[in-house]
Amino acid sequence: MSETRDYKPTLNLPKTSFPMKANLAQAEPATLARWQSADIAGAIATARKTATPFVFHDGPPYANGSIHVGHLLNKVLKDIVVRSVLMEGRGCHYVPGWDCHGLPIEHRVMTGLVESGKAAKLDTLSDDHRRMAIRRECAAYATKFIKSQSVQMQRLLTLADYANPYFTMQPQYEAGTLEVFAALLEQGFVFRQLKPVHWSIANQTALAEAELEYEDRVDPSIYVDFEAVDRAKVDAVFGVECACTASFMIWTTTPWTLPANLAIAVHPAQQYALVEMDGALTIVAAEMLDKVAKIAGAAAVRTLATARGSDLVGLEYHHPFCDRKSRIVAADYVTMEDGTGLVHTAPGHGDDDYRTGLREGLEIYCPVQGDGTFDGTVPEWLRGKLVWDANGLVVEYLRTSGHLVHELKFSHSYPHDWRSRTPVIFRATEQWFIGVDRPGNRGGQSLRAMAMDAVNNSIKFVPQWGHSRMKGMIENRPDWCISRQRAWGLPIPAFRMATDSVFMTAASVRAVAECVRTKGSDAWFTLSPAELLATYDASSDPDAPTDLAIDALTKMYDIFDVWFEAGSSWNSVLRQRAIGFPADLYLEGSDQHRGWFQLSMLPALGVTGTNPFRTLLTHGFLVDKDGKKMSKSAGNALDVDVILKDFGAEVARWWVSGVAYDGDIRIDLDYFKVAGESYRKVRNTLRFLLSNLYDAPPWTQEEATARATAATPESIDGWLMGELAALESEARAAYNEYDFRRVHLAIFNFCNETLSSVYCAAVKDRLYCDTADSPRRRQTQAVARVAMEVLCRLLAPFLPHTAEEAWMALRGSDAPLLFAQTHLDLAAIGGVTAVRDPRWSAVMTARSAVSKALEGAKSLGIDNPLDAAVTLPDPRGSLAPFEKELADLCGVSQVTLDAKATIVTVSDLRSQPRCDRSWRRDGTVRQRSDGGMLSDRDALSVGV
RNA sequence: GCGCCAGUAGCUCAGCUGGCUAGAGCACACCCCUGAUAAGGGUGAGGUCGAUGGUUCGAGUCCAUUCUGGCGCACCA
Repeated sequence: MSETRDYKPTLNLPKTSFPMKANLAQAEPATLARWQSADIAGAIATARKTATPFVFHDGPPYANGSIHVGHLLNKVLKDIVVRSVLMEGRGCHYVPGWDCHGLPIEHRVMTGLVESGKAAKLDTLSDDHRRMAIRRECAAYATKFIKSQSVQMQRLLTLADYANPYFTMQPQYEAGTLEVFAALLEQGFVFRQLKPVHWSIANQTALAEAELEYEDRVDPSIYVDFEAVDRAKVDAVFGVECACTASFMIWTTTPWTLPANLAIAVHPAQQYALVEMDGALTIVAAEMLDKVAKIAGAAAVRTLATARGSDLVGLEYHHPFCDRKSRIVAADYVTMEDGTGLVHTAPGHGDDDYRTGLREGLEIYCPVQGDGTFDGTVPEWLRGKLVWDANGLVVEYLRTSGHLVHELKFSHSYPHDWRSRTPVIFRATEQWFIGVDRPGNRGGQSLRAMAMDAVNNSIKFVPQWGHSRMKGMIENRPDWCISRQRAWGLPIPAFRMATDSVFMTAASVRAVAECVRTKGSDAWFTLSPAELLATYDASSDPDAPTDLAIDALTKMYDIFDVWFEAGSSWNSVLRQRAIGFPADLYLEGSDQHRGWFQLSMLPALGVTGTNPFRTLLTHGFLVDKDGKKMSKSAGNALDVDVILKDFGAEVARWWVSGVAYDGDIRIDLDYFKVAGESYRKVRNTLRFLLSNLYDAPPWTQEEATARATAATPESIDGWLMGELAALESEARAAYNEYDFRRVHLAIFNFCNETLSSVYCAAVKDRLYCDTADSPRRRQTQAVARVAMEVLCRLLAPFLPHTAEEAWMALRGSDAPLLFAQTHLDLAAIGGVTAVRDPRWSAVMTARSAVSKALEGAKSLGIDNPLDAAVTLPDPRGSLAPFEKELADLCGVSQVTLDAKATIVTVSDLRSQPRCDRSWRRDGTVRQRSDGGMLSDRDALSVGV
């Protein structure tokens, strides 16, 4: 045995500065800092200044707390859109936004004020001053979280105009919102109407759900008979003849609401019984009869007849103590759990009742005033009485008049004002609404009709099922109540006149908007009506009331529902900042069908007649690995900081890019491990390509592309160029359809299979062993270079940091900005190799057959494929054109084709000499002048 | 309770208008390589397609019912 010479120094072994280990947690912040100091966002904007803009609009997250994994998903998806659009050569001015007003912040601020004892001091201030004090705290709170969330979102490597974000509390934004409102007013969509709200008597204010605390409370629970008006009609319904008139028995735990009773609701599908109970004739649900009889302690109960609830509808009854007749109505919310199956309905005192009242055309009657006392419309013995005292009075009255069937004490949980800890009541108050069924003044169409038309005809939904979901919601939605009785928000600029009527016209709102544009909505609390209306001219306002006296006006204090503000962003951001309208895309979680999507549609359609977005993309919600929803209380919530620290933003982004975002998305730290491994696979593949380019000539991109596309179709390089072109068009098509998962899989598959498993393995020998500047090696380097050019661009939307890191390793530190590049478009560049050659499928099939055969040959002792030669059957000659490349492709030393063979045969080459340099036994190996055993090719390379 | 959606190998997902022994990647097992090396390659095992019933010559694929989970709405006088 001659000792083998060490030829390693003569090889062109790979070299690169692109490290195998990404070290993302440290490297990403550095990249981010570089982007910020170099103003990458500005540079990209400049590069795309004249390009066709893609109008993409950010839905504002709420400025509260730390970002969670839901934000991560949402913001990364959006960023993938932004960057993929840029890579297509379009411009995209993406402005991040925040929703600032509203109860969650005010609630937290108030809690803080109560705890610190400052709240009591506030109560001593005048209304305007007190509200301003609260608003200042709230604004500071919102500002703080906007800042921290902005930092967190940028840490996700997202690209947006973070220097000029929008907040719903910015004066210009507020003015834009008011202008939307003015236009809706002008179109006739806005009106004022009674609606029941939770009302705190102690604080004389409406409360939101979040301001309620539920505590146990004991109330009288009473069963009351309401006597039917027409005995004959009742008899007819039940098919009997009675000697006296029956009564409808209802149950309630709020006797004080009985004066406002305007209907009794029954379930249309339930059976109701006409019964004789201790001599009295009464009607209750058949199913509830035994229970009611038992509670009432009735001795003799006899059912005379039964009828369906729907048959009772329309029957009338006398109110037991108010002078009026009302009727039986149907409602499917009537249940058979408590009570009598007949539900006392007071549209002014309950939400269900209110809906029923609206549907039945009943008055929204509320005889209770803000201080909890009855007004003059009730019987004299109740007038001026507090509702809590009225409970006992009503019970006593009914007992005396013989309408009370039974009374007991009932303990239940009841809402209380969280601040005063006093029980609240449900009371109808005047609220502002946007009507969805009112015809607009411009085209006579209602908002609902316009929205349905947009949903059915002009919006593209991704995924498709968004269409039916949105449609269902538009069909069913009630009028939009846009007023709230809070301090932290944009005031609805209405005034009360001396006559007590309300003054607010499109022109007056615009005047206030002008004021707000410069001074902010605080102006409403700091200025007088005359100052607010400084630019208002009643004489040119066709809607101005004739008796208008500006000096006599007083400000009203309702604020807008925050959804109205967010729903005006298409105006306050897209139009005011001249970004473009309508937007090409809105992208949010599927909960926003009810929220931002719909509440942007309605104002925009009402004001402009145009839907604010062309395409609607929705993603599902994150759930844990068992499919359960995430919540802090369940302890299954993932911390974004932990993900960033353990895996880095790039791995998180890579995970997002591969997720099936329609429907629920399971998330778990383990999934990031998986994503991390696949990220590393992609990274290493890039690294291999880069490492073999260290000595490539300094081709321009065009030179490299020209050279790469010149590869012969029958070469491995030619094959790869076809695959590369196919990848590029497939990925771009999928990006354009927002099918990021398809892009992700295509790229991964290309790196893992096409490159790592096939191409890199096949081409290694020539890269390492051929003479450095041999045409064959340079050809491969050109292809590797183009593959890098393509991959960096395709990966940039998913992995901006890694793609740029690779890009700079490829192009050097003076490389042009990756994010200002556009795709190569190999298919358009043309050349025979820029398209997939179908003849290659036979080659690839043969290649896997060889793999299997080699596996079998291991039992013969042929462990190393380079110790083997294979004979491939080629009856049709389909492999012949590729003969030169087959050995490299299969990783063996020799391949011969045999037209007559039927199976792959492996022969043992271990008795033949092995090249000391390339380790191949290609039949040309012999001792050379330097004493080494070398093949012809290697001898040439070494120069011996 | 109502509307929308999902339920296919351990995991993430393909399976279009119903049609050969249900596919991929990861993980796993075994093996190779040691000149991509805290890398790379090969082979293989693994599924009663949530359940039940139906339509059909034939269903993961259509229909009905049901279970589980998610989002939104409603939630009781």
